[in-house]
Amino acid sequence: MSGPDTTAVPRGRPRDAAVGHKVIETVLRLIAEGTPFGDLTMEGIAREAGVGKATVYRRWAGKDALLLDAMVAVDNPAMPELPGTSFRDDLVVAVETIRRRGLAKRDSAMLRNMLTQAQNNPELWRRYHETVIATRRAALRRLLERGIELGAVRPELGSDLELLVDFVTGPMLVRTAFHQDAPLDEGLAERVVDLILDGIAPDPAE
Amino acid sequence: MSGPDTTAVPRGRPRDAAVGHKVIETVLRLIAEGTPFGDLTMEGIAREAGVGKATVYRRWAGKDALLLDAMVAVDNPAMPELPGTSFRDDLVVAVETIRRRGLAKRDSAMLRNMLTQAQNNPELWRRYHETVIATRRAALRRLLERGIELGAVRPELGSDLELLVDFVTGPMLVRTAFHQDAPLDEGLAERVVDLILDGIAPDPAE
DNA sequence: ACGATACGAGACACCTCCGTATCGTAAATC
DNA sequence: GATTTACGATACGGAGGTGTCTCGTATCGT
Repeated sequence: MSGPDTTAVPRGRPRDAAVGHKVIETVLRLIAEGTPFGDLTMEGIAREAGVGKATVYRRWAGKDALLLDAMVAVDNPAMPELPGTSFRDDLVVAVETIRRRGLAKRDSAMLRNMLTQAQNNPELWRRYHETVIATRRAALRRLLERGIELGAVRPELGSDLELLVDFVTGPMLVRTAFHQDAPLDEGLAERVVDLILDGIAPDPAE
Repeated sequence: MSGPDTTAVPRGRPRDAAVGHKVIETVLRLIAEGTPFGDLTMEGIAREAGVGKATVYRRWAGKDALLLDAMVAVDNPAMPELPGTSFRDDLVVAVETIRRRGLAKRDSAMLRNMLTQAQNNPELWRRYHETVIATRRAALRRLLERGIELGAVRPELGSDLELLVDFVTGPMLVRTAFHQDAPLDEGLAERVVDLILDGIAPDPAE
């Protein structure tokens, strides 16, 4: 049973993939430089990318569609392979990943813009949450569940894993997203992890 | 020595203070409803406030000046009197204050917008940081220092109070600012504080 | 070669905003 | 009552964005 050939043979000059990349790259650069979403214009993007405006509209119906593709194109530094040597080591890697994302201007600027746009553009936020945030949080949930199995995390905390994820990510996220002048030095992840593991109160057994 | 009367007698019809309030109120409402800074226009604000555009310009030189005043006008739910019954109780009040700010749309929306604008409008960010953020963090630093004195916080952590503030505020801030659908129920602050105090690792003495 | 499509450039009509100015009216001082 | 300023409404030119279209040129399949 042979249906109609959906992959119709394209006629005429094919689209130059490099042009599309160039546009996306320009959008990400502008965002990383601090341009808020609201200040981005199709005209400015085309100008900045050295591309005809019609060429941009040929690929994207409008700014929202373009931003959606730009959002997906941010190469989120994925969480690397966990060493697995200990729960603490794995947690350090996870927190260190957040630190590196904070240093990547593209990633953090995109996040800030999404937070601001969230109420105004729920669909964009939904896609961002689904594509980026949910994935990151799911990885952390798995890590924490493993920690409970290993006995490295108090088991009763497993009843609210979401809170646990907030607790683990919060400190480093606040550092990166909020006061952007705060130092993000090398050993930071380890210090944060030790706080997460042991808290700030003195050892009760002491 | 009598200098010139600086409080010159005003002539003509005096300005209506209610008009200024109405404009500020409108700005805060629009921001709380999710309008990003970039989408705010002097024209739209005047229209929405039912006020002549010239009247707005009579009071503020431009959008930045207006936003500056609007920012200051957000009634930040200040940290209430600390009970002082115990360090933990005080910490719960502090974290609870962050939760209540997160529930106040004006406050959280303003924060999100400031974060996005930070790179683009450093002066506005500086003022916001100075007026709002620095004050809040200073109060927390004092609380934590008192905790060290009381022996409720391990003294060696006092070497990096800023990190400690991030650690204490991070979890609740992430919850309020990031995924705005997360539950912010009543007992949340206490649970967060217990995590902050004891960490997630099992009691080593056990 | 030829038709089809893509490309950069730019023109186009339409819209909104900016910041100022001008109305008629209102509210204060002199 | 005369003068001065504030107020809402509205008009104004200028700037810049939107989305479409038309150029001349380039690059593909046939």
